[in-house]
Amino acid sequence: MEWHVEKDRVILRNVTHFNLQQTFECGQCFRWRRLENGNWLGIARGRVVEVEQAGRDIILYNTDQSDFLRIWYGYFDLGRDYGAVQRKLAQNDPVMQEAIAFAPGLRLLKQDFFETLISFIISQNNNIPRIKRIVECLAQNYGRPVVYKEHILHTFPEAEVLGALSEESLRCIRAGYRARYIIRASQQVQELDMEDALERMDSGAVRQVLLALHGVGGKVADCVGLYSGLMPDAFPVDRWVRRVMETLYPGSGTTNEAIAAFARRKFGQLSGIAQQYLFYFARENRIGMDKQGHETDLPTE
DNA sequence: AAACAGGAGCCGG
DNA sequence: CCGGCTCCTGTT
Repeated sequence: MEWHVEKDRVILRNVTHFNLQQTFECGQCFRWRRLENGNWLGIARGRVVEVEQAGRDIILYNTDQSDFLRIWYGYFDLGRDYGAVQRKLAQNDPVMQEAIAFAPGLRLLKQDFFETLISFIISQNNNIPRIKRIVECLAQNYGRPVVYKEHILHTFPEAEVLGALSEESLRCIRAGYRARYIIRASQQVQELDMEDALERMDSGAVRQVLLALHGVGGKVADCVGLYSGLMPDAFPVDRWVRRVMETLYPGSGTTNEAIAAFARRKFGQLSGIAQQYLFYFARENRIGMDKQGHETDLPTE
């Protein structure tokens, strides 16, 4: 991949292993939206970007060289050789071969820590359309508006803002019992001033810190760590991943912990990316479900 | 139509 | 280890 800067935009040429739809719709993020012209609009670290996929090129509008290097290069994981990743994962593994073939352009985003934390606290025992609605509602009510063309986007709120809210005032976002978790976790984040510290910890230490937050259990900790780039080897096990593992990797285990351990032995440092290929493949193809949407495997919880 | 099940689970007892 | 939890959607 080469890239060059034009006025107000950055153009990536000869991009491989990068499909915008697969990347934005695989379940790792909740706020990217598709425009009528087919491009995607998103906001991270206070900056709005419009992204176009045009053949083998990817064009980032509303950015410059400085922001590209400071934000988007890392956000889109452009330094990683996904061809090499895929070859390694697919070697002697027909399941991964099929999962990768289903979404070969999926990339793991490095998202803002606090937004990822709150988003995945909201995600528990919830479904994706509703998660998106609640996250967007939080941003519109408590974030800062940023205008781009005819659009008004909102930054994700600061921990200080969410931590100061009452459960009553959060009632309008209809997050249910998760409202309490949002407030308490926000307060803990600002008290601990943890973000810089987390950057210097290894994966296991990050997980321990995350697990101490209200509303964060093992599954949410793994998601937050993985999608904010702090725990690249995490393997979050949810209902979908458990079903796909039980169905396609018989013997991987029955508890979530056993399945995660099996995966980390098998995929090593690439566990996080492997999980994302498997999750998206399983959900889109309803692996382990019958036509009525019921589990075909025996429940293990 | 009203009831029910299930959703990228976690907390408190 | 277990019941309960907010709210919403799809199904019966």
